[in-house]
Amino acid sequence: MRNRDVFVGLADPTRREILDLLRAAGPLNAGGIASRFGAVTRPGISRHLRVLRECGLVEAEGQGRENLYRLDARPILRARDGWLARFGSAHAAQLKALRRRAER
Amino acid sequence: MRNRDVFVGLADPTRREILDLLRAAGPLNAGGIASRFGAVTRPGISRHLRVLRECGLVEAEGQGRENLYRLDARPILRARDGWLARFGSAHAAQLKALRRRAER
DNA sequence: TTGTTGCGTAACGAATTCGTTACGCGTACG
DNA sequence: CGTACGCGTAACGAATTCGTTACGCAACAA
Repeated sequence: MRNRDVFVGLADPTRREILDLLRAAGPLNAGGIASRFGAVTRPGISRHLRVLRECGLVEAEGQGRENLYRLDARPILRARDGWLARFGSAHAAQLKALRRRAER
Repeated sequence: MRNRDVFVGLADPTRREILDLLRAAGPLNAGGIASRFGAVTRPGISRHLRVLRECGLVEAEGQGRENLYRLDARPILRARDGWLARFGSAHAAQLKALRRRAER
């Protein structure tokens, strides 16, 4: 299974909707997820689920012929506290510089 | 100018590197940015800068024939405090559920 | 004015993405 | 056993992405 970047997983609006759904409704099987999407067919959702698996954002727990998908938010948290966090202080520094310039 | 999603802007590693560079080194002109990338030519960087502009992650301040690019971290902060923030508590809830299950 | 420099973009190719329909495999159920 | 169901995936098309090289325009320099 290919290993994908978290940000790639988040770049598609349908995938973000899937993550939102799993967060709000808890674990669901593939068909249950697909039935909530009018604009995308079930195989399309299945492909999105595969990408999400490759990003580690979702974990498939197959039991019998059904396949329960569970959200794993840890990659999101790692991104937030890792790469994204650097830009919080960057923005603060930028504001401070602007304020300093305004005072002159 | 097309309007693009922040997550699309962040999905490419070269673009993240550009943002990192602007954050660390302050505003730079296009050539100055491109000269730090061995693997991508200047027109390639120019296209990435366009995408970043379309995401609002970068602002071009043209003066004379040079073009200064400045980081704008606000879309990143909006993403962090908006869509991404929902998954912080999602993870906490998930942990709580796991702990509750472990107690039984 | 003439040359040079910095930058954007058109044009093109290869690869990837996102959606579809068609199919097959394994599980549950009558 | 035979049938129906749930799911993944192959195969394909259209659109997009990411990189290149070639070119052109405006600004500065000589």
